[in-house]
Order: sequence, then structure tokens, then C-alpha cells
Amino acid sequence: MSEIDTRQRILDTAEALFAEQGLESTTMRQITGAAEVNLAAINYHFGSKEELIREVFRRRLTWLNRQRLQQLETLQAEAAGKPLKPSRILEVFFGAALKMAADTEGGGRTFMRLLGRTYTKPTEFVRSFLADEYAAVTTRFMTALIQALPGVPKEEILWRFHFMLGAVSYAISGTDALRIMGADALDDTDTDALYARLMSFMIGGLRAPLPTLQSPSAKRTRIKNAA
Amino acid sequence: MSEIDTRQRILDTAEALFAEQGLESTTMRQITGAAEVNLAAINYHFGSKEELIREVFRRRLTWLNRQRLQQLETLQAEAAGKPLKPSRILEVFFGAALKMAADTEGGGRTFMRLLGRTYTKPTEFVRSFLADEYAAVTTRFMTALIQALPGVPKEEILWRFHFMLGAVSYAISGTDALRIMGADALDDTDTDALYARLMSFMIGGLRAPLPTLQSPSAKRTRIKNAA
DNA sequence: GTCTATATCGGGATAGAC
DNA sequence: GTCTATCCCGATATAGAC
Repeated sequence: MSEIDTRQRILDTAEALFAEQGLESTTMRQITGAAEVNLAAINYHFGSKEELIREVFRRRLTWLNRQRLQQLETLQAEAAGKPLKPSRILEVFFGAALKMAADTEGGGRTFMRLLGRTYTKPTEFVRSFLADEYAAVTTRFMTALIQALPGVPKEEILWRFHFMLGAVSYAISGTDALRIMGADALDDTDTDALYARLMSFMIGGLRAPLPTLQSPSAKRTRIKNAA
Repeated sequence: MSEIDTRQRILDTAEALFAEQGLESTTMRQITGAAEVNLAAINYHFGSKEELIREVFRRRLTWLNRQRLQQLETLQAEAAGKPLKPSRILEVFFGAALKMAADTEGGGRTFMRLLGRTYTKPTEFVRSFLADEYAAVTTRFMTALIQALPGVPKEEILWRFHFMLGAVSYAISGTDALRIMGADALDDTDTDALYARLMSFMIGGLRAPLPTLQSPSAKRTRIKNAA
């Protein structure tokens, strides 16, 4: 078995097991066992388990974010200075993610599930290199969104972007949460339908009337009545 | 130190460490060390680490879901047979969660972060007892929502509920994802503002026009153009 | 490059004195 | 109920033969 093959097999197998069990719970014995390579191969090819994790994320994220930047630039070039429609920006950013998540054979779906789960509970070394991978792309998209929504405060846009990240993450991560909630019957294999559903939900949320933020003195009353 | 005190101290400490590090990465040595009790105390009081985890979730979830059911019943009694406003139902379900998440001193905030992270990647034993805890509450809320939205297909409601779970989960789980995305400046301590923001976003998403689901033959074209 | 064997560490759990 | 000491296991990592 050649060097390249072994590396790829380890990466693919690790990705699948990480997505299924989490980074910490997956052992090098499981990975090398399932990949049918020797236990020592991970340390030989990557140096350590941490470096393997880094590489699993890196190889997909650089590609994904390059796609996003290119498509955003295309969009901006076509607009020729005119303001972009917010929905177009979201379609580029989240569409790229969902397109990758729709790729069941190439492992894209597996990876996106892993990525979504990693956002909320990253260990420090994971958080730091994810931030590096995203640094270029997010500033570009956020400024584009802010320009596309002149009436909306920047803080509000950031929050809604955060909410959308959560929605997309759950949408991609399968139906575990829904199964906990007692609904096992949903079909999450129709990725086109999922994309359509998600986009209309998110556009609706992005376009929603701004919340009326009350003064501090009224705080207690509001939450109590609402909850 | 009395029995009760030790039990509580273990539960509180475990909850905090689980939220911070995850269930698997947190060791019994860390818990007992931070709680300043003996290493053997966990096995004595709970039997095993798994049983401790179960109890950490159980004590908060039963209370939370009882609140939700009571408030839903109140709402339905007040309506006296008339259809409920969807937003009122969401306010009860998610308001209860956010109210608990606003409790920084009593550990509610810590717990809700733990819960949100657990939804997406539950081990089998966790998934099964979470499903038990939620069994009563979700069927009630889903049927209420379906009745409140007569024009909307049941499947669509379930999906949008799923998206909302994701948004709420991310909103509660802190700003890790946003920090990865390069925005560290958001204030997530103003829980009332967060509640208002989240509710208007979710109502907007729930009220959004239904997606136009295309025929299977048109699938490839749509996603390609969109992404 | 690949393998076996092993070093070193830290995990959960328990026995038995107090 | 609490503590110490210990068992047993499986983790990452590496040394050294092939």
C-alpha cells in the first residue's frame, strides 16, 4: 500500500468516526482498525492525533471557503456597485455549506455534520485553527451583509447570522434533536427540499421586524410575562 | 460533611464541568477534585459516571418540562377552545428555556449550554433518557402548533421547529461559533435583549412563505444555481 | 513505509480499613 | 459515609526490527 493511499484512508476514516463519535471519543485504534492500516501509521504520517484532526478540517475548509469567496466576488462583479440582495449573500454562504452537505458519497455530508457539532464546543486548539480558516471569509461576508441591509444595526445582523448558523447546523447535523423531541418520521435525505426549507426560514428570520429592546427597568416584567 | 451536601456538590460541580468540557472529556477525578469530595463518592452516591450524568440532566429537565406543560395548559384554558397564536406557543416553549438560561447564579445558564450541546451529538444512553424526559412535552406542543397553523403542512412545522431548536441552542451556547467567525464583540449577557432578538427572528422564520419544493427532475439545476 | 512490542499515562471502578 | 490503595483497562506515543 502506497504512502498516499494510507494517508487518504486515514483521513477519510477519521472524518467518519469523528463525525459519528466526536473527536475525543474516537481513538487511534478505532481509526487505524477501520482504515486497515497499522496503529503507528497515524503518528508516522501526521505526528499526533491533534495534527490529524487539524488536517481533517483543513482539507475541506480551505476548499469550501475558497468556493465561497469566489462566488461572492462573482456576485459583486455582476452587481457592478449596486447593493446586493441579502438573500443572494446567504445563498452563497450557506448554499456552499449545504451543497457540500449534500455530497453523501464523497464524505462532504459526514464532514459538515462534524463541523456543525464542533462549532459549539471546540477545544482551544480546534477553535484557534478554525478561526484561522474562517478569518478571510467571514469579514468579507459580514461587510457584504451590512452593506446589503443599510437600515439594520450591525449588531442585529451579527445576531441573526448567529441564529442562522445554529439553524443550518441543526439542519445538517441530522435528526438527532428531532428524535429526542419524539419526531422520527422526517425525511432528511432530500437535500434540495431541505435547502429550500432552510432558505425560506432564514430569509423570513432575517427580514423579520426588529425587536423592540426595552429599557433595563422593564426587563424583569418582560421576561416573566413572556416565559 | 453530610450525605445530602456531598450529593449536591457533586451534581453542581459535574454540571459545570460537563458544560465546559463535554461529558466524555470530564473525568471523575476532576469532578471530585473540584467538589472537594473523595474520588469514591461518585460511585457511592450514584453508582457510576453514567448514572451521575443521567441525574445531572434529570433534576433540571423534569422541572423545566413541568413548567412548560403548566404554562401551555394555562394558555389553552385562557383561550377556551379558540386557536392559539403560534407566537404564544413558542414563547412558552422557548421562553422557559431562555428563562432558565438567564439564571446565571443557580446554574441554569450552565445547564442550558450543556443541554444545547448535547442535542446534536448524544451517545445512545443519553439520547434515550432525554427522549423519555421530553416524551410528554413535545407531543403536546407539536399538536398545539399544528392546530395553531392550519394552513401549514405538518412536515414543514416540524422542520421549522427543528431550525428553531438550532437557533436557540446556538443563542444559548454562548458565542463560540461567532468567535470562530471572527466576531468577538457581541454582548451575550443581556438575556432580555437576546430573548427579544431570538423571538422576532423565529416568528419571522415561522411566518415565512412556504418554500416551493421542486420536482425531482429539477433538483440538480436548482442547487447548482443556488450554491 | 510498515510492523510488533512496549513504555507511560490516566481513565473508571472497587475492596476494605476506619 | 468517607478514605486509601489498588485493580484493570485502554489511551497516545515511540523504539527498533523488517
